[in-house]
Order: sequence, then C-alpha cells, then structure tokens
Amino acid sequence: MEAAGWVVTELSHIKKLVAQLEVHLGESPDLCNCKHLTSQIFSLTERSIGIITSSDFCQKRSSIEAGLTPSPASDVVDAPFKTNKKRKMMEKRTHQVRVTSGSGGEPMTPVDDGHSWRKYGQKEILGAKHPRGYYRCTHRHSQGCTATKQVQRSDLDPALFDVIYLGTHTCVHRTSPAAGQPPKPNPDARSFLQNLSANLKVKTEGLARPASRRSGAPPLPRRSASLRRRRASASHLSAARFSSVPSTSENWGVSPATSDSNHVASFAPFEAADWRAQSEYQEVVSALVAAGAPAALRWTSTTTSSTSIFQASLRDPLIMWEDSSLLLFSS
DNA sequence: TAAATTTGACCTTT
DNA sequence: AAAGGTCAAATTTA
Repeated sequence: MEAAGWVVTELSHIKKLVAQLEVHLGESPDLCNCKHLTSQIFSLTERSIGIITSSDFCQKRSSIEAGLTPSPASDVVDAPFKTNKKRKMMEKRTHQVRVTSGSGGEPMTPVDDGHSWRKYGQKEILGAKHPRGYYRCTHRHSQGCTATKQVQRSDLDPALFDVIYLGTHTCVHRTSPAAGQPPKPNPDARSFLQNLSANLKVKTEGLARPASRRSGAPPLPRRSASLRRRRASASHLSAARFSSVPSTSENWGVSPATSDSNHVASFAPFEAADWRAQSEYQEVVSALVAAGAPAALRWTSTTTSSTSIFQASLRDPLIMWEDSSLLLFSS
C-alpha cells in the first residue's frame, strides 16, 4: 500500500473514533466545548481525506466510504489544484448532531447550528425509517446565498441526526442596528469566536505594538512594505503563550451595516472559513482575542505547513493571508 | 399579517 | 421508471 493509502486509512480511523467520542460525550453542557472540538477534528480529518483522495497520484479507494460519511472529494475535485469544470463545484460535508432533549418534551429538531434555515421540502427516503428534510438558507433570495442542508434522523440512533451541508454561506445576516448605533457583532461570528477563545490556546509571536493609528481612514487591505518588514523582524522573537480571554462585543465587530459591496466581500471569507480552513482561522482569531491589543502574529499552518502573517489591531483590525485570502473586520 | 412550514406536484438524475 | 430534490400553494405559527 502506498503512503497516501496509509494516510487515508489512518485518517478514516481517526474520523470514526471522533464520531464515537462525540456520541459518548452526550449532551452534558460541561462537555459542549469538547463536542465542539470533536466536530472540528472530524471536519478537518474529512477534509484531509478529501485532499488526499482527490490527488493525482492516488486512485480513489472506496474504503473511505465505509465510514459514516460520503467522501466529499470524489466528485468535487479531480486534481489537487485544478477545478473540475464538468461538474459543478459543490462543497459537501456531513455531520451527526445529537438532539438536546429537554425535560419531557421531544424537540424533533437538532440543535441550532448558528445559521438561519428555511425548510423547503421533505421526502421519504427509500429504506430509511425517517424522512429527509430539505433546508435552504433564509437569505437565499435577499442575498443570493445558496447554502442548503439536509437533515435526516438516524435509523440506528433516533437521538442522532445526520446533517449534510451543501455549499457555503455567502450571506451576511445582520440585526439592523438602530440609527446612530454602532453595528452589533454578527452573532455567528461571536459565538464562533467565543468557542474559539474558550477552547484554544495558541502560540503567538508577540511583536512590538505598532503605534495605534486612531480612527483615521481605515487602512485598505494591501500588502504594505511595513507589514513585510514586520514579518521579517518577527522571526527572531521568542514565542509567547497566551491564555485565552472571552471575546466580547467590544473586542469584535463586523463591518458596518451598510450595503456597500465591501461588506459582503470582506465577510464572506470568514463564513467560508467556518469549515474550510477552520483550524488556521482558529489560531489566528484566538490569538487576536488573546492578545487583546494591537499585535502582529506569525504562525505556521498545521494543515498546509505554510507560513502566514497576521496583523491585527482592535482599532483597525486587519487580517492578511499569504495565499491572498483576506479577512477584514472593522469595529 | 408576514414569515415559516407542510405537502403534493413537478423536475432532475440515475 | 423510480428515487431524490425543488417548487409553490395552502396552511400554520409567531
């Protein structure tokens, strides 16, 4: 068996173990952070399998399919860095969600996943005990968000729901702020960040704080010479470990609730990050929260082993990526 | 009463 | 042809 095959086998094994762990963790509120981590590990493992199985030098092996979830890779990508034009690129990932049964009553729906969904259909599925529900993003028509999900109660464990997410959210859901009020942070972003700050400790390389540019024109996302210089000077600084602090509405905000194109464009990568490169974003975001002050960070991705630079300030939060993806938050 | 859900018809894919 | 997926009118809910 070639190396890639071994890795796939190992990752599949990890995936199954994490799924089992998640089941064992149950509904205890104390363990909800652990549950959050397991789902992250699960997604990352699945994604790794997808990357490996879609590469040129590895024949597709059906053994991956033996697990709980269908392979997201087999009909998504043909080659690692080439998109398949024949088939529509539709990102797909599966989750198992345990229903949180309240006292007595049986809530028949899985826990809220942070997005707002609108049910548009239900179908009996051949050979399945329970029907499959079809949901689309509430903001499909208002913002053209094409994310959908399918929810089906598991045959084996009625407290378990299989959730298949299709596509990624491009929507920005905002609570229309009162006139003159500063915009409130996106609730999804907040809970996401709170989970991160509660769960993660990251290694950062602290830098001399840049003189905080107060409320001038917000800097445009461009790779400045000063940023490059800062990165260069970062390399010899010692690493510091921060314990995390909760993120608050003061720490974070989203772009102003104007309808300019900047807003959606800048926020979309964050939505995508929700599951695309979660671990990398986690490190960055958590580091920002932990730093609690203007800082520049440098880290090495655990998944791609590429090095990225990150500059963030609470005043003019700006996150830059080596690979040109970009996050921009303004408060 | 606007928004969400239900449900049979219709469309698409295999 | 049949199973899966979506539409949209009717109905329910907040």
